Amino acid sequence: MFEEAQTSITTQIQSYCAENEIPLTETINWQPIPFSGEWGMTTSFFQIAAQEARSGKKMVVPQRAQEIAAAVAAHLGTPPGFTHVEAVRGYLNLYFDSADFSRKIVDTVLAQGVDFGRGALKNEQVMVEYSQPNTHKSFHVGHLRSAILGDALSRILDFAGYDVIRANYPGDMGLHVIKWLWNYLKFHRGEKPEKDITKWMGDMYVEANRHLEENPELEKEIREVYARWDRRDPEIVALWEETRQWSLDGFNQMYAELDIPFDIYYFNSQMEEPGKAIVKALVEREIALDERPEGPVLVKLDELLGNKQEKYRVLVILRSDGTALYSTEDLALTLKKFADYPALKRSIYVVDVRQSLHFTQVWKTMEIAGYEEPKHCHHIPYEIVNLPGNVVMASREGTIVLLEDLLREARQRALEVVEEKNPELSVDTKKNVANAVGLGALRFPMLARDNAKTVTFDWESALDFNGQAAPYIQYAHVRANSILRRATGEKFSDVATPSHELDPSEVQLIDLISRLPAEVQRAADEYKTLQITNHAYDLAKAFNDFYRNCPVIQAEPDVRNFRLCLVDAARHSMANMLKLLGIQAPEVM
RNA sequence: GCCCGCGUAGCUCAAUGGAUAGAGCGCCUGACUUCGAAUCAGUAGGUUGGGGGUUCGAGUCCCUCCGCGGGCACCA
Repeated sequence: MFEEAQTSITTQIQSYCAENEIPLTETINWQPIPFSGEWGMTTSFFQIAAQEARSGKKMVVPQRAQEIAAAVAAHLGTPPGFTHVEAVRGYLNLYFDSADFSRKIVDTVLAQGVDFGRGALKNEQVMVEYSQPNTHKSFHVGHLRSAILGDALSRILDFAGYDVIRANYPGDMGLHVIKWLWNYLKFHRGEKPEKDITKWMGDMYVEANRHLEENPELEKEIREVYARWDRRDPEIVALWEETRQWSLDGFNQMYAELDIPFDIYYFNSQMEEPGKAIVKALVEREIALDERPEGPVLVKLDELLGNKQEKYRVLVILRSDGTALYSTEDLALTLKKFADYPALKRSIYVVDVRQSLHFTQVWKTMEIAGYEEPKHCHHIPYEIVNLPGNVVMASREGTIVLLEDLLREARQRALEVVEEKNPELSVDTKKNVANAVGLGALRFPMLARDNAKTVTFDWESALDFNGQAAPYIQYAHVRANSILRRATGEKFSDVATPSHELDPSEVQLIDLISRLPAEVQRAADEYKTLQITNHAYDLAKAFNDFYRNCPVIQAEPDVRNFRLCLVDAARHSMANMLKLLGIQAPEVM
């Protein structure tokens, strides 16, 4: 937020170094000053000193760094906008005029409101594909991570200034669907789900697998159903269309509850034929090997690339019976996205880490075939959600926690807490608060964790609203709201330069607010929601610290006015961060 | 066997190659006649899995070993 000051000082340092024959580094990197309790920016001279040392001069690097820092400090004096400058252990620290900059930041936040932190338009279209639920199966907590992560990344990219297309890619065809249809035709013909559609669909899938395990010779019948699907047998197609819709209805209900939207849906089934066409072309060009009917169609990647050591291995792109695989469909989908959106610059896949090799293989195959699209495709891998004891959630094993159950429990638990903490709220309000808190508590732990770290689900911590969790941030927001409510009708939006000496907690809070826009950009650049959860928590913590140390309503008029503005700025900051996470910021709780 | 990821306080996790590795939970001790105690203050807890290396500086980068998880020809 203080680019001008940084640029100006940077220029001065560079010219000073040039005049005194001190070698320059390419850029001067500014950071906040740690441990100071004050507010400023810092840079170090170790690199420059090390460069001198390498050029032959004899010196002790840290000592020389301190010499340069001191010389630069003396040269700079105290530039406008700063209160003092110091050279410490090789670092040059410049302290801002706190009052001046406080005013500037608070002013900016109040002027921008809900848009505070929004990045400049990048004129770059980005597609984020996430969720990819399988129809004819249950939707469990493991599936939730992709949905929540993809949703939050979409919000962050949008806020950072990108034009985001949200895509879903349900698995509506494949071996699992065929098994389901077979089981339905054989044992449940004519039945319809009454309620809990997704659970019912999942139970039917588990049953299908059980029948197959008990009688492996039934595999033949499965192949038969697949063949009927492949020649588009009307009965199979009609049944598939109807039952598929049951699943999709169930998913839509959950997406609505979770406030997770999509702009476009792609389906496995739509990619079968275009995928097969690509396979055919790959065979004709001798990139793929057609071993049918004895074997499948495959691409020997390492052989094609001349790799001595196995790296890309072999990718099977069509079954020996000619039916499509996930890989067949992904070949087509890669192209389809760019065909649908000609302005698309990046295509992002939020898919779990176990599929890393798969995407590498698909895109490498397409690169060999000369396609440009894979260069703009990025897999954002995330680790899966396990149950305690490192138990993988698997529909077939029945080792799952259903999303429906989790949603219900979280809301119920949140409602109990609201009843206890704030019994005088209206029934409707309590319900809304329980919803905001319950859902927020589910989202936060999935986002407040590096993508590469496994999430272990257990009921106790999932329903724990204490500590580093969404309710902590929501509560800080409620407190800010509460103060502002007491000042309704007062005009406090004109930020004056604070006349009082700022409390360290005020400096800290303002500092964190000022960093918000940069955090958004970094989260977008690195595809890391963790940046946002960390910063949101730090903001809330700083606000609580401020809340304890700095009276607002009872302060003298000037101080009161500034602090009311600061509270409002903090409220906006916290609300904006929560919004990026898809977590509601209630007025009361 | 080959490839990828992870290993930080008792537990769950943070930490642009920078100054003193931080939070939460749990334990113990305190704070509501004071803007909302879903809060806050304090105590205790670390050879960042082991060993080398690069660097002025390594939890972070490189090598190696150990442990855990995952992926490797017709599941998605």
